[in-house]
Amino acid sequence: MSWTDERVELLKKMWNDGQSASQIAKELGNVTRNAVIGKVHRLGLSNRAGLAPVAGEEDEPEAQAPAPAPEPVEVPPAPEPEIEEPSTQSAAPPASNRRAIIPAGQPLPPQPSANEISPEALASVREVEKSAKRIGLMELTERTCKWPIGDPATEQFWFCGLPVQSGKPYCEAHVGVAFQPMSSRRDRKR
DNA sequence: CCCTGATTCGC
DNA sequence: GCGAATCAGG
Repeated sequence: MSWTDERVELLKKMWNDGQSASQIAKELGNVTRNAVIGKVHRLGLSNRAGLAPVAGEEDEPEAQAPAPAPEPVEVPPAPEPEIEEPSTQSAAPPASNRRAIIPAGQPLPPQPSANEISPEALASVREVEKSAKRIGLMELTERTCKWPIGDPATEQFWFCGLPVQSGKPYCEAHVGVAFQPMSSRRDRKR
């Protein structure tokens, strides 16, 4: 496969869009992420959106800014003080925002943070359960999904065991369903 | 262990 | 120009 115009175009688009090299490679097909990165460099767009020129030094306080950015768009702060809820059943928000560099002038592009319990999510869980590694308690590590499958009281019980995403306890699919937004407050049925 | 991009260098 | 191997980090 060669770098046709279309493929390069898609590459540029996705790269500037903040997609990772591996994702781009997957999308393009027949290329590895290395190929993508290599191409990115050759194209000279290593930098994700023409970010401010790296002054060689890393984040210097720089009291004097001779050539200040025309429009220092401040990223909308998300002052979210850690509010520990004493006794409430609410999933702890991962609060992991993608640190994507956004060209000045644009607010926040794609923010798939919206959690929504969709049938897809549940279906996804079913899928994952089918491909789960079915590891035992002893096999659990920091990087294995700890999502329990089955009934602990029966022999049909194991853990997902698929690779977790980041520092989360579950794999991607399970993280999705683990942090469901609290559905409407359900009255304590008693 | 999973992932990310950056760089090198034989092709 | 290409990209696998490697490096350097999270």
